[in-house]
Amino acid sequence: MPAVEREIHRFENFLGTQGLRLTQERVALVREIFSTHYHFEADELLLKMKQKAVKISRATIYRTLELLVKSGMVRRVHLGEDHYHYEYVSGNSHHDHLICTTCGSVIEFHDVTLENRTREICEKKKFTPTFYNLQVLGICDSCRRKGALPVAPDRVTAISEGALQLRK
Amino acid sequence: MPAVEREIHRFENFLGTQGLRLTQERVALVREIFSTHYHFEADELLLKMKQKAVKISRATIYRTLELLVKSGMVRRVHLGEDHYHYEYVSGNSHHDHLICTTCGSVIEFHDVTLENRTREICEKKKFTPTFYNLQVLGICDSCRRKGALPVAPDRVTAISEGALQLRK
DNA sequence: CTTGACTTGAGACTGAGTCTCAGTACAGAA
DNA sequence: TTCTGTACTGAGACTCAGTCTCAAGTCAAG
Repeated sequence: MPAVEREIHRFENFLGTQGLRLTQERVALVREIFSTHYHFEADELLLKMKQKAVKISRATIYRTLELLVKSGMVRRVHLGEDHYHYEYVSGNSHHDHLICTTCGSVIEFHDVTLENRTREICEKKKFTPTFYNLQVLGICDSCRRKGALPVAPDRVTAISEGALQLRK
Repeated sequence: MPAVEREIHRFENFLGTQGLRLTQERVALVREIFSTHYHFEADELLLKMKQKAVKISRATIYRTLELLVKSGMVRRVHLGEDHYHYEYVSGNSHHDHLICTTCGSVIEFHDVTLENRTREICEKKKFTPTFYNLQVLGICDSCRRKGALPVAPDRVTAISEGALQLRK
């Protein structure tokens, strides 16, 4: 799969600019992330690597994810649970999420109208935006056909999250 | 402050429908939440109560917050840190957030155009929305005047979160 | 080689949030 | 009043994602 190799290269370049090295572990993780998963969790990665009998510690996984986030190749997001999810950034295009509360599937979309309108609002409020993200919770088509009902309002809390990567 | 008393009443009604009681602790918490804070954290509440020499345990705080969320009077949100924030729901109107990455202040807004456009997108994707939320990270006017710079892109991760209140 | 900086795994640590359990409070029945 | 059942509470143990530390390993450059 040449695409994955390209990503490895991209990561290597990034590491180079930081005076860091592309190690076996890092290659293995990038390969895993970019060949299989789209949205994934740190623990999931840990498990997959264990299953493949590739020994990579939790610390290394978190460290590598941090590097990938820094490089812009991976994004850290919240998707309705109380821990982080990660998603790789294909092409680097911004996108938003429709999240099915029944099956957990995530539909991505990008909409220029929304983007422009958001920018207008920021201008009006004299706010200088650096990043925005919209999420919609609901029921996907296939779950709706199966008769899934929307979750009761009292079970839905706000879906907002500003997951800045806070550093000291 | 009559508004707070009204909220206490509202909570009492909700508790009644669930066969639950309005206790001293619950009154104290609702009073604290609705008279002082808008966005707050569980630990912050714990601290405030301790300062006021009102003994309320952490367990009770979390339990009461859960009830308040269930009742729809409080929402659980993520606002750029790795733990939950809460905000009380005034009037129950939907709103979105502009979050300053420098001073942490939160500007709220509501925009019908955004809402309608979001609905259109859902229709196109055959997605039945139950809840949506938009957040924008950036620099507020006052911080910008003080020369604050946007956080570097590699320090910003996605700000999305679907904080369903997952129950067994 | 040697040096020095980068890496790693193991495991300790942190901290928000949850759970358990024994004791308390209270409403309604007797 | 007393009794009884259920709700409620605090203390503290527990969980678990994520972070930190440290000793040992690796590698490039001199």
